[in-house]
Amino acid sequence: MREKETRSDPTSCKCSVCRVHGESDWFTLGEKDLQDLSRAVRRRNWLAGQALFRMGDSNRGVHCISEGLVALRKFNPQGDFVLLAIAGPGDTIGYRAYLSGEAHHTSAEALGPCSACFIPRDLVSSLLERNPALGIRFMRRALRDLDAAQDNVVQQVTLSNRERLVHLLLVLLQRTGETAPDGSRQMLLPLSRIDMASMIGTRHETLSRIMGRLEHEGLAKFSGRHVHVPSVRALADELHERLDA
Amino acid sequence: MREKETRSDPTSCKCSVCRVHGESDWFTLGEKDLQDLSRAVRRRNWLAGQALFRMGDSNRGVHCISEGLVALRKFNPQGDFVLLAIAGPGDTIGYRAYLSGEAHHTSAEALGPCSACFIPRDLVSSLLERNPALGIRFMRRALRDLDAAQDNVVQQVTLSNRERLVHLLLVLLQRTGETAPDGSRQMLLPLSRIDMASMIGTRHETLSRIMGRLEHEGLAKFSGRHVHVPSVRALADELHERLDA
DNA sequence: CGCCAGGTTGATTTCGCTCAAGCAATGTGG
DNA sequence: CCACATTGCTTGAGCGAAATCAACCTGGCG
Repeated sequence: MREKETRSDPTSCKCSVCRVHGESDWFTLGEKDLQDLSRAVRRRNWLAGQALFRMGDSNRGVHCISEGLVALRKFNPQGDFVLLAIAGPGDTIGYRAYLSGEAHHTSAEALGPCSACFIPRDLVSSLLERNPALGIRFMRRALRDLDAAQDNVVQQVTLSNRERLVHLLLVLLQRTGETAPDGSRQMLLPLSRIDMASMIGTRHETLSRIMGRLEHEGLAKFSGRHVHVPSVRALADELHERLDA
Repeated sequence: MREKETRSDPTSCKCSVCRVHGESDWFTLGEKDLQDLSRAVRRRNWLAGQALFRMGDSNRGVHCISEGLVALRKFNPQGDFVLLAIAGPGDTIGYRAYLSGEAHHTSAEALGPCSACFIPRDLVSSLLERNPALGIRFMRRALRDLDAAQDNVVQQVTLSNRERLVHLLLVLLQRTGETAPDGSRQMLLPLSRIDMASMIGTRHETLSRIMGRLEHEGLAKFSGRHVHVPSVRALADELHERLDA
């Protein structure tokens, strides 16, 4: 029956041959631990809008995303939310609540169809015991996230809505954009206008107007979720020196 | 000469009897390590405005603050800055650049006369090797800071300037306020208006006006850096349920 | 004494929020 | 298959909050 699990259970898979293995936090594990991981891990699929976990849930383990994008959101009591980060293939999420032992402070929601492997607390603990390098990976992730969050604060304070939108577009272009033969770049936005607005800290109406203005100025063309940027350079010039990154 | 250092050098001291020892990250160390620490540590004093380290400096160790307050700031290329956090006695700062191995991403500047002990990289490394608990402390500090930074983003996005000022006042009151016999509270602000404005993400002129309004409404009285709050309850009601904390 | 940084106050303008309507795409139940 | 709700997005009008520019005050400090 163990055989059945490792070989034919569709929710199981070999981590060592996972497509995200190379970029994930888990590739530092030894042969033996990887086998343990493969055996205990449960892969699941989510549809757009479904939650991997919610703010306030107690932590029961971490997720390693294999496909699709996941939004990390924080809500306030009124139900307003801010989209704090977008996690993708290879990213481990829920590590923070795992490490701190507290309830989740953010909600993780699939932005589109996606799949991820769930690694239960106990297994993470035993893997961490035997693999200090895994702990280092988590720590570096926390440090990077901290840095990103602080940069975010600085941007909120020092940049205009328009500048923040331009910045967001540049970041997304770098992550998911494709270069056309003529050097222009295009992409399919992984986010609704509402989510984009919540990332840059404005209302979706305002976002819509800014997009209209950018389009009018020829800096970008928006059609539904499709974006075409004739010149990344010109777009980047919009925040001339206003960023450290 | 070693004796001279440990016994009479005014820059040296015994960590085990340090006034912040109980609340610092270092109290988990064993007897032997504490002695090593006491011997290698160098205490220094700074005046208001002087920097313990600056953004871009390479990391040479960490500081454990023994007295006074230190502002952690982030600058953009124009020289605008945001005050991200205020560290006080017992707090270890510079740990992030130490752990990530990168240059400092923030500047640390004394808000008033203060003193702190400098612990060189190499010593931190050897202490960490022998004391996993110290690493855990650093990690928890990173997780707390991450949480604070994300909450900060949420506040920037969902709260008005006035609400953010009220929140800042409440936090400062809790940290440094004194209760009068009649239940009212007062404190001496550790920050200039400019710094406060940069914390809540607005201009100092606007801050001044909001303060004027709060005073006019009887919620608080400002005189220089002195603040008097007749009813913390009334002040807190200003952000009725708008916060999770 | 004059200078200067930090703070307040005023006048003006800009930006972005709110409310509101309209529209396209998608889904749902009869 | 149609009537109808729903959701996501755009657009408009009006308003309010806050940025900007500028003058002025105040308390140190050389």
